[in-house]
Amino acid sequence: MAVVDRREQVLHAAAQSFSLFGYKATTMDQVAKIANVGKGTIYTFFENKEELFDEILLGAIRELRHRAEAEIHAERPFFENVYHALDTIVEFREEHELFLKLSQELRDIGTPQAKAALFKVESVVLQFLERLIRESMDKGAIREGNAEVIAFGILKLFIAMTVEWEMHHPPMSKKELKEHVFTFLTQGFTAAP
Amino acid sequence: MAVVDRREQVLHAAAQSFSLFGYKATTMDQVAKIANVGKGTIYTFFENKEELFDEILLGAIRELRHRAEAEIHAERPFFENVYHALDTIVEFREEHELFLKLSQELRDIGTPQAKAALFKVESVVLQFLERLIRESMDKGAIREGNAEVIAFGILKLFIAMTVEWEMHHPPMSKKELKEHVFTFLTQGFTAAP
DNA sequence: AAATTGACTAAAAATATAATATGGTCATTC
DNA sequence: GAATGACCATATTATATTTTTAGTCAATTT
Repeated sequence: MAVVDRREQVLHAAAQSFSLFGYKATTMDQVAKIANVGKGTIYTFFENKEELFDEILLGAIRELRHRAEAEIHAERPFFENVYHALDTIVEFREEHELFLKLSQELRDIGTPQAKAALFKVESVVLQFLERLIRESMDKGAIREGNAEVIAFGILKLFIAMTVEWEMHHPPMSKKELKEHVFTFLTQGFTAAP
Repeated sequence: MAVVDRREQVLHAAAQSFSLFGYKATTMDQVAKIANVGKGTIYTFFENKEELFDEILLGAIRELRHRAEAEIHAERPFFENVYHALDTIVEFREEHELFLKLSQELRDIGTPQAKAALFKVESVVLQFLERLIRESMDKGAIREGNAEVIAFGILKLFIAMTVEWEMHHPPMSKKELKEHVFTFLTQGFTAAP
């Protein structure tokens, strides 16, 4: 390792810049400047801008998965695990500047890289949910079924109840949200009385 | 009524043009030309382009509601009514050129009028669902609950399972779709086995 | 000699400018 | 008095010009 780890410097500067300005508005010159490094140096570690971005995104995704994983406790009922994991994921996505900036960038100017990145995040969340569902089925904690479809449905329902609902309604309290999600997951929308 | 009903001519031409080209790409000159009418004539019946468009949209919404209403039979179970109504709505939206063009216009260039129009359509569908749910609750056919939230959840779930699912997966057969929706509505995603 | 650099380039993006198209009006026509 | 289309101010689009940017590589530093 050199006196100063230039690779680490670049990664740190890139993380800052992508989070602050998004993909498009982050320039390689800027990253080099923040990292106190010649621009050419970046290219000794990373093929191009996209690869550098991928590295940063992967780190953020790793943390997201880590936080979600931390909400899973084998002894807790399936619903509690799902609810707290999803709550953590949505909250993390709403707090992490990188995800915020990318959502905004996709909305405002539709950068393909932002779209691809957010899709990758969704895929990871779906994989996470699907695994949790499969394991719970194996344990006999929940009814058998198509885990992929169920994961997809649960995620979309949760996003609908949080992000989408708040676009045209006053937001629900956490308590209300949890009750609704609980009912929908365990009894369906409209089980007979 | 005049020898030729110019208002009707204008409406017909506008319906054609908005369906074929969307909101933005429809010009008043063009509508006048198709309607075989001077441009000024349009303005004797409609304040401006937006009002003319509203008239056309309202007609399409009226037909959508009519078709959905036709799927409701008092003697049929709640789920069957909901499923067939939603299926009809999604299918109509996918077939009616006006809705197709507006979705495309919103996606491609984000015309505010297209966004507002599609939001109006969603609101009408939500109102329809909410009424159906309330009536079913009153009849005791389904469990009591917040009808607005339930309507919102059901619609979002149905859209997720049809339109959104097909964006990155092979589409489900109607039979699969119906089974999944049925299970999700009446038993939830993950009722205990 | 291996790592680092920043001036350099081709291509892309932003900006400025000119040309065209459009919604809406209203004096004239039918 | 209903209908019209030339007309106008504004918005949109097309084009030319400038600026910015990702990526390279010969020169420099370690």
